Amino acid sequence: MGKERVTVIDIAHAAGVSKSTVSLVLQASPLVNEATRAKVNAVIRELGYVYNRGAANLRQSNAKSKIIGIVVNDLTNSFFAELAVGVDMVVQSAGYVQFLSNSGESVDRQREVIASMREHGISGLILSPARGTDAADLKPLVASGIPVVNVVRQVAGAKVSSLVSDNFAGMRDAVRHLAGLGHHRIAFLGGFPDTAVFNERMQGYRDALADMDLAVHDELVVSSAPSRAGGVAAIERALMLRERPTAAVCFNDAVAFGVCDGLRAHRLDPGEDFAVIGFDDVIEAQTAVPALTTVSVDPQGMGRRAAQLLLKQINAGKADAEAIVGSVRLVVRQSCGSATDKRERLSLL
Amino acid sequence: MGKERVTVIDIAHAAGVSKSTVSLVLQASPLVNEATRAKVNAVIRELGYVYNRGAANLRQSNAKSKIIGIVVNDLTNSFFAELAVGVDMVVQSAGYVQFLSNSGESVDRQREVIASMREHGISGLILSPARGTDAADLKPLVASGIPVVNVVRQVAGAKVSSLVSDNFAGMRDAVRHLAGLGHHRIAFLGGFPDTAVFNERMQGYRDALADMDLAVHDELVVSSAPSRAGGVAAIERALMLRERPTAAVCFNDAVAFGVCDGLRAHRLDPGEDFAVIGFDDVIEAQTAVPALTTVSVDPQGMGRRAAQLLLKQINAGKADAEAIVGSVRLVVRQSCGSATDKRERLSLL
DNA sequence: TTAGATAATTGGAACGTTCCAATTTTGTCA
DNA sequence: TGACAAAATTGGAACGTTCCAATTATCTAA
Repeated sequence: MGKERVTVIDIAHAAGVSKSTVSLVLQASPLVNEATRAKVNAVIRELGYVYNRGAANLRQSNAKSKIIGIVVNDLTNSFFAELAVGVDMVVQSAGYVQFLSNSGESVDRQREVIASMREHGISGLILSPARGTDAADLKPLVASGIPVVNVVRQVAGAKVSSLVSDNFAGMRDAVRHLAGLGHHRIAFLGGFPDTAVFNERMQGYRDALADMDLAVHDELVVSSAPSRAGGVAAIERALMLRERPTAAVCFNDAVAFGVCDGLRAHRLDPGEDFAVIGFDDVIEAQTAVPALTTVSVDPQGMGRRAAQLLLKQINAGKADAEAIVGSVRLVVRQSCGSATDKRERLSLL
Repeated sequence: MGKERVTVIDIAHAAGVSKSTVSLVLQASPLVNEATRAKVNAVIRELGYVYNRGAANLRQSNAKSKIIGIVVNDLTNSFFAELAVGVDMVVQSAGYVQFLSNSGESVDRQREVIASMREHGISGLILSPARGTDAADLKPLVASGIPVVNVVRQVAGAKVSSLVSDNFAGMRDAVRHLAGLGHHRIAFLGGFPDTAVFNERMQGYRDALADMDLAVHDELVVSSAPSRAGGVAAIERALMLRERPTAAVCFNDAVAFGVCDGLRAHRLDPGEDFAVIGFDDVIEAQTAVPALTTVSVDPQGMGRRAAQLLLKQINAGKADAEAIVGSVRLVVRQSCGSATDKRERLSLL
């Protein structure tokens, strides 16, 4: 099959023009005559030419490579998959192409993939940092003038833009809602305590309890892996307490689903016998039974915003870091058995 | 900040050697003296040099670019996310880097991303084709000698390797299992009938029913989107039948979870009042309550195998298409209320 | 010593593109 | 028709690397 690569020179030859003209056509320059353009394009199609972006990049090293990198810390978590999809949407429509990698929560792997991306000449990076990422890891990137946008998690001391959700307010609203429904013993389930996100949400939890004149009971805080399995384990522990909680806010939706599973294993009906609130609003939160009350973060929207922010910085040339805190909204569904909810359900009948 | 790019020549200059020597060092050639290598490496680190893979590729156009592309049809489906993670594992350890894109089930988008990948000089492609992909879409790729491995779905007439799971046997085993437990009315829920995967599974369903001397009732086949929401809708319809089914095999795990949700909404207990079997064995299948009985496909393993197959073809140079059908295994858990299962549960107490 | 082998190093051409300055073609108007 | 402007085209240099053939430095053994 086609062993030899077809180059711009072959095209020029076949079309009876110079390589410069072909180049102009490729860039859709207005300088070239309409008839010539048509002929060149015809030859291009005929010979099956494929543009060599590597060579082009080489020449215009100052310009941008039209690749943006994105690395997430856990692709198997649908939150991040959706985030990536959101990024892809805007990146694509801006004529860029996405280079997606998964660090799997390993800083070493993260370092590797970022290095590899640099070698390929990305013009910007969207990073959901692995746990334990140090500002020094990002230093060389920003030093070489490549815009970076951190999402979901901050990296302390890194001079890059960031887009995180309002963890504090989200959790505060969730707890207030439960307290408003009359719950006194509200557990905080799931998540690793050594992360900034955990601490922000925890702060919101404590703050809301204080607000509502409820005591903070340390045994009601049960940390675990931020996964479905972690949620099962956490509720398991919480139900072994002498004084059981009657409601829980969860570190994220995955934990919340696990909690629902665990409740059922104990013959408790989530939403009826026990109120559960999640965090993230992943896509299944709406269709699960009971539909999950959760703090909506809109991962796709977050991805879109991050991409827009990055593109803005790429186009501006200068990259002055801005820290954006995305607002967040409690979506009340069935899993917390609210009055509002029952009314809604009735009205649907 | 570092405006000027550091090149191999700068390194050569600073280290007092020629650019050729620096190049040799970069390639870890045994030809270069140990002392020189050390010095050059020191300078490289000191000046913050980053390798320009584009330029390298340009020179050694015959050789491989160390990029492999992977495009999936729905990244938000965790099956594909895990597949991608599996691919990443082996691709990474072979020194390649992964270029992941999402076609979102659109052939146009798929065409775009594949074109873009070609321009970037991928040395191989793993493709989970969007619905409606035509053999002609892959033609130019294979014509230019780039190995392609199709996963999950075949593309009729395309002369590329493929790796699909044994849909027929998997579904057949699932139905046999249910029939063996005494179920007579077994529904087939979810999936779009215009796909090859659907038809293979359907064939397994019919075959097993015939095997077990059970009648095929067309109303027990309810298609829907292959998603959680689709599963809810499908069981909803199935429960409206005069003669209800007592068990269901589902197109995939997402549908199965939706079916469980739908059953609960009708106050039916999945695993007790109604048997449910999924397909795929996504990660949540184990931790869900009830744990899902399902046909295990091991998406990560499939990704790994696909990547190995692709690398083999890349290294071999020649790409003779081979079609691999991955074997598949019924994993019995709680959701089908089997006798085995109850025994297991007891033994755990 | 020195011839011969081996180990290290090196300059220049090449990869496929874009940019620049220069040239040729076409168009306009007196 | 000539003079000038505008439009279209063009050759060559450059981007950062690798490869090749050629050169120089170092070692070995008689």
